[in-house]
Amino acid sequence: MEQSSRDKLAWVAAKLFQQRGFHGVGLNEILKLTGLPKGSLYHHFPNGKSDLALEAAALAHREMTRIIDDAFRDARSYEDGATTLFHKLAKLFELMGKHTGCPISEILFVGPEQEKFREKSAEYFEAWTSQIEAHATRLGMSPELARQNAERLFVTLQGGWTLARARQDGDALRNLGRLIFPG
Amino acid sequence: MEQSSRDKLAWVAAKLFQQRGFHGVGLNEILKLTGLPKGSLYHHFPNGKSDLALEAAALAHREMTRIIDDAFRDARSYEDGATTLFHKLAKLFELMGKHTGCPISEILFVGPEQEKFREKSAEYFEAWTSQIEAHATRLGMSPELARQNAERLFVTLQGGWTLARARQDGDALRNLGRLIFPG
DNA sequence: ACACCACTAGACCAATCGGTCTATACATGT
DNA sequence: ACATGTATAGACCGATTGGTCTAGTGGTGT
Repeated sequence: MEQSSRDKLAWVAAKLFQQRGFHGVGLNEILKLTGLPKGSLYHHFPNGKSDLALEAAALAHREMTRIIDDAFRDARSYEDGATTLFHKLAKLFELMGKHTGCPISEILFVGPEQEKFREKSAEYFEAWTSQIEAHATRLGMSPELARQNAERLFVTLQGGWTLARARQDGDALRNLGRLIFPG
Repeated sequence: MEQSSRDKLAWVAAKLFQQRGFHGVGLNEILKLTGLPKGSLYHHFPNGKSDLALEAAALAHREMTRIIDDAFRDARSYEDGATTLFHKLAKLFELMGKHTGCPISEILFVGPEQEKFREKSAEYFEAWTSQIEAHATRLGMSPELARQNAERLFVTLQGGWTLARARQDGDALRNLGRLIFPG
């Protein structure tokens, strides 16, 4: 079964937004890459670019959620899961061409005007953190330590991603384990 | 003494870029805020928006360098200096309206096309890291530990900044000390 | 056959984009 | 007084922006 026009638009938009941000991508470019006319876009996303961006962010969020679960599902320890996650994201980063930032930040940080966007970003980030927290407790960590480690993992991930992007080197993400788990 | 037109342009541009990114700010908006005509902009920055962005980034870089030095200069320990830095940046973040991201990322991550921008970002990030590293060794830390801690501080800072922006809460930056220095 | 609906198709729009251009103001040196 | 160079001033340009609108297409139910 072929991917629906709606999905195609959201995927292409997500990829482009991650490279140049919300303001850096024009609708025409998205349409050219998908091969769809403008009418289709405004049929599936009546509010235009904003709707499309929100859907692209939701898409990226779901994918990230899946990746986190994949990394921790078969982990024998929290440290093991976190390291796997770093490697998975490094791989993804390289696969995307080493020019992408955190999907959520790039799509949803558009400025002080769009509060709804910013709220969504906070919601997604919190979801990731508590998801990691849940895995940590499941793996035997105490509740307070789990929360703290989850937040630490999140900020490390964000910062590492930025560093990887600047350096054009996925190893900045891969080596985060050594940074966060000394010894 | 009044600020020169060139500096005024760069400062206003830096502030706006940090909120909405390079692509999210038009020249007209910068000109309106500075009160200068377009002729002045292209007189001081012959290559237009790119020149302006590079100067804005250089400005932000110098300021960050100064803040890091201020935080560590009178620190009695590395941990003390890092904590002070977190607090200073939290203050700055709140002063700027809680909507700004890392100046370098926001200004210089414009997409795969502008390699020069990306290279500059890597250069600035490396400068910050080795600056922190130098402070760490000065405060008695071993060379390997100094490098590792400097990188850890950098990624934590980046991630914390992103989190603070999403949450609209400078405390995400202020509390990074507790996250990175457990116990 | 016909109506209905989801979707495609793209012409068209005002507004804004970054950038170029010419004209002018003003200070300084001679 | 005059020339020179720096900087201001803003009209103007083609291209592109996000968005609207009308027309048509194709499948489904009756």
